[in-house]
Amino acid sequence: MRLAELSRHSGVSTATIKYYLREGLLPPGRQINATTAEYDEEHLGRLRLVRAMIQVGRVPVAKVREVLGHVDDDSLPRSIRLGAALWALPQVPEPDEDDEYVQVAHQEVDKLLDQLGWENAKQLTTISPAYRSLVVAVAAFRRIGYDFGAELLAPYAELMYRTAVLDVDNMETYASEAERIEFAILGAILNEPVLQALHRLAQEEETTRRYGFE
Amino acid sequence: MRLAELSRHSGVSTATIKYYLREGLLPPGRQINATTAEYDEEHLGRLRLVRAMIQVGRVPVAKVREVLGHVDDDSLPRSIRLGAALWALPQVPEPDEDDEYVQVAHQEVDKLLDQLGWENAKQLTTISPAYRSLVVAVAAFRRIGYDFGAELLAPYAELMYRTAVLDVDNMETYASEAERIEFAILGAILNEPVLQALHRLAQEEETTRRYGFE
DNA sequence: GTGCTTAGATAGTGCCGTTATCCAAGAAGG
DNA sequence: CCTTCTTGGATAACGGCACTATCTAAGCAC
Repeated sequence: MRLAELSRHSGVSTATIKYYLREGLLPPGRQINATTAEYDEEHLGRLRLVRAMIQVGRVPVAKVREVLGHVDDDSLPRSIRLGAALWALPQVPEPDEDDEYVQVAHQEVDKLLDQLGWENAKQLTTISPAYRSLVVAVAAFRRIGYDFGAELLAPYAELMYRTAVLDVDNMETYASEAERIEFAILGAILNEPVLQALHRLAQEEETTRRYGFE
Repeated sequence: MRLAELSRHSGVSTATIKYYLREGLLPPGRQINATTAEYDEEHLGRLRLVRAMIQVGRVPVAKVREVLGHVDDDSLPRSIRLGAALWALPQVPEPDEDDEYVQVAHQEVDKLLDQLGWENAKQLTTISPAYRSLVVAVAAFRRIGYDFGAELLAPYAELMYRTAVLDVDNMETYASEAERIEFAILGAILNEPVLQALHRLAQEEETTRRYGFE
């Protein structure tokens, strides 16, 4: 498969593929001679992964390169390779620890984790982007006058935990060992739009059930 | 409250506040004379809302303006204002109806709605952005070789429905009408980052429970 | 009255994903 | 053989967007 064909199969312009090659997001093709290179299915798969991260996951190019570095590093333990990818997903700006709302949000989130018994997540609070995002979002709610404390969060967290169990189950059944890392990344990235859309659909269903179409 | 004070109270720079005023995201202050304008608590609240939408919700400035336009349009009935604001939110690329993956995705999503008995949502399939988002997302999965059909979607949809019930319950506890509109907007915009963060935290918890930290 | 603030207007910045242009070397087809 | 296309490589430009900076004339506060 040549560059032009790779472009046609993936729907990505040759200019952009060249850009990704330059940026190290795609490994170079097998060089046949000075003006020809051969690409294969693996390149196509990697290209789709890159696109999913950039377009759907909104992961910056530099971060994608970093993540792929971990993914390809066979010396790292599996959970680290996976975690590296998940943690690269878009982040909210660092919480301002001096802000009083942020401090209260920290307390509420910590209380939530205690209530739920999420012992592992508790150990990750200093480094996990997900934890920080949650704090920022809860603080934003408080700042505009709504209390989204541990009691209100708990039922949501319970539902999200069940969702995560489904995720991991799916990962275990639907991917061969070799594919798991890439599948997990794609799953994490593509799953969220699905969940979001289902959530909004469910909101429409429930509000019309309660209030009708008006 | 003058511009500088508004800036101090909100933590937003005067230059940025001026930018928001220019863009129509904030109503102008009460003009005292040619060089002085007075801002009040309402401006502060609106500014916080705008910031939350932009920073936490990642809503583009132009979209924020549109949403606020609906919220402030007193000539519209409440339900319309709410719906208009909510539906203005997602910017989903139109699914390409000629694409074979999109066609299969349509079938799967319709099958899902039938299985779940979401009769109201079924009636909205032609206009609902959420429905279109779901189709696009499911098609994306199929395109990379993973089947995310109605059977796999169903348990997720069930969980999201319960989430939506929580949403609407929460909204109903805020009795005042003015609060409800704002809360609903916030629910739509800020709830999702909270859910997303909880989801990711739950994934971290569950994967470490199953596989440990190594 | 000196220095700071204001609204308003306009221009510039920085980031970042992408696209465009040019080149010399080679391949493909008739 | 000759023409046309493609390649990798290098460099520059583009476009969107959320700000940020600069300037001005007018007014306020000490």
